[in-house]
Amino acid sequence: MNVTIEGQVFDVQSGVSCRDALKGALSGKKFKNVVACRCNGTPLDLTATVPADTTTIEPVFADSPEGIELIRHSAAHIMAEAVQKLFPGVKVTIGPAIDSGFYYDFDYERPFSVDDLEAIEAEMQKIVAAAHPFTRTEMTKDEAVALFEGMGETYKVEIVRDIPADTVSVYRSGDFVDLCRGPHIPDTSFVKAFKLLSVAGAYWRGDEKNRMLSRVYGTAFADPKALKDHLHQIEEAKRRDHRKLGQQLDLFAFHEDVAPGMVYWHPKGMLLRTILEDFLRKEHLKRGYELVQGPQLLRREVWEKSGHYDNYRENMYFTVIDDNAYGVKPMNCVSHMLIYKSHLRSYRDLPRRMFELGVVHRHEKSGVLHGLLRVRQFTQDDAHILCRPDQLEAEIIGVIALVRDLMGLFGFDYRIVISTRPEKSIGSDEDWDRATNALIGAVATAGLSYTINEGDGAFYGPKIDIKVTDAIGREWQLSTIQVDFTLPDRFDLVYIGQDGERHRPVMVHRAILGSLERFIGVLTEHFAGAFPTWIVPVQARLLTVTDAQNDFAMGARDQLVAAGLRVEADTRNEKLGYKVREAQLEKIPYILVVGDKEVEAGGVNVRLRNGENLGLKTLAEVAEMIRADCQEPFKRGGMSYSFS
RNA sequence: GCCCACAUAGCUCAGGCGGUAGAGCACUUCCUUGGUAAGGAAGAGGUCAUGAGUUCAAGUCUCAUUGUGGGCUCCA
Repeated sequence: MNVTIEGQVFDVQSGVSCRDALKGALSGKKFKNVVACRCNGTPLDLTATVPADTTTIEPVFADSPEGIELIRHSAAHIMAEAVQKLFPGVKVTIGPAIDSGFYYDFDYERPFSVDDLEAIEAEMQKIVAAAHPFTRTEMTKDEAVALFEGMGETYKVEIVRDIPADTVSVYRSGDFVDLCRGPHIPDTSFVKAFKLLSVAGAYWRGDEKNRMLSRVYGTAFADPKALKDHLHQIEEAKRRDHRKLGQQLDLFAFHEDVAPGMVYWHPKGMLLRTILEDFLRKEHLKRGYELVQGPQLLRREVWEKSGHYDNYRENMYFTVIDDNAYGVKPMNCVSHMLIYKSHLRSYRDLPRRMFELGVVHRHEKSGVLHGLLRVRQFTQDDAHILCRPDQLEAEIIGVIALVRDLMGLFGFDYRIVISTRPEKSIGSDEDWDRATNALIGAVATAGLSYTINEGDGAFYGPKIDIKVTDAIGREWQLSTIQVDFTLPDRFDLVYIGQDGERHRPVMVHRAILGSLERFIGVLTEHFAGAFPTWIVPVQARLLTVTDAQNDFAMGARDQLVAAGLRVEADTRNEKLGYKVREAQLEKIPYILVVGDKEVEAGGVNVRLRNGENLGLKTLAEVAEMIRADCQEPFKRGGMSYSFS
């Protein structure tokens, strides 16, 4: 038969293995790099016979994304074999390849610890060196059940029973046998670079009602250099850790014994946060939002009415005041409803866009708290838009424009995910269709691409999630835009239409940065602590060479502060090198050195935080430079920055 | 919440087999006035997370509590 391989047509005899078919078609060097293949798109082992109707065979190379996944999955098998050898009686469960590596979950008499990793790794090295081939066997489910029951692998038996197909495949490599869809790499020696990274507990099937298993994480690559790069990337992420930087830069702290999961903002961090908040308020006012604020504590009855008491009680804090039960707000929407209801609204009044930097409390489980990224008290840049149905799409377009401008301002790339109606949901099909189409239409109008996440919407309406990518390629979800059909109903919100009748407004919940705490955490990691000049707490610091320049430096500082800049003077009795080092470590954008020469010339010597030296500048020039630097990011969006 | 690891000075960390606590940085004082990433000296600073237990004796061993870190399906 004629088969296309890498764009060329070859005559492949029937009954020939994929390995032999490819060997004849590829150069020796290329062939050595092949770990599996796809025949007419179906992934197969190299040992498989080329299927009769095959028209194309695509080699899967070790360094392709698919190849790396196979290597990782195979590494998981190798790890399981090593663990079985070292810890007799261990039961294996599942071990997939994941984005950054692989893991395998084990059930053993004791949990594994990081101290076990070294021994497991050494055992794996032996298996890799032995180059055991992976061999595939197909069998019926009953045969597989008997096989795994015979081995005492009860978890595997459970998995086999759950598989809908009639037959399953089993892979052997060395002494290890595992249920596996495949394909696999030809033999264990193809795992050329791997490392075990950590251990963790993990529930069987991710359900906390099930038994806790012992998970071992590792990663593997096609070659040692790629592994080294990956480990370097892990180090880089550590270097950018906002918890570490937050302490080094003295932005914020936690007092675990006083308020776990709640932030203490130190002066520098609070300054940064305040600049961000002020900017957000102004920007929202420019875009037709109104600033509002509701109370922290609301009577329990209102949470019952909103549905939070039924659906969200676990995450709420309650207290009793004068025999009345109160709930601390976990969301701002209820108050915004009440503000809407304070007047009878006309169709002419709509849309109303209510913006609140709302402080909310949510009782997150203790184990999920994580620096600023997961806290129990946080501030949302929250808004609720109440509009007529015919205004919905235009409103969403406005929100997306704001997302685009804000993400552009910080230099984040992002992608858009639209989630549609889930099985368990309320509202008419008509409402859902209209709202979902409005979301899709708005994203299309904005000229942005999106993906659809079928059935992942909230029970009360469809939503748009925006996932941003930071400077080192990690993805974060910040913004969310959700249409809500329930709350306007529950609170009986109305407006009087042109026809004189009462109508139900549509509600949109939206948060762009999400939580300010979380956003500042992400920003810190994104910029590795070197914040853009417009938002950095200290924009410039004057350093005196000796105390003879102290008066000049303090005068210069006052002048720059009066010009609206955030400037400090370091007049301590320390050597210049020492002061430079400190300012540099604090990632202050402009370091202004003042010695006798500068005093004489009436200026300062400018050093940037990247170490570059700009030489002597007048104070007016410095002020202009800093202002221009502040404006720079705003040129990308339709926004401006003011120094008031 | 659950599993593992961890909790010692403001910060980063040492403290063999149980015998009354140590460094660097930061801080205070003094000397030093030094031109772009750490000048020198002295001093002060700790109920070893909290509470029990074992022991003649606990930072060290055991248990509990609180908190922190890594995780808790990316479905063979």
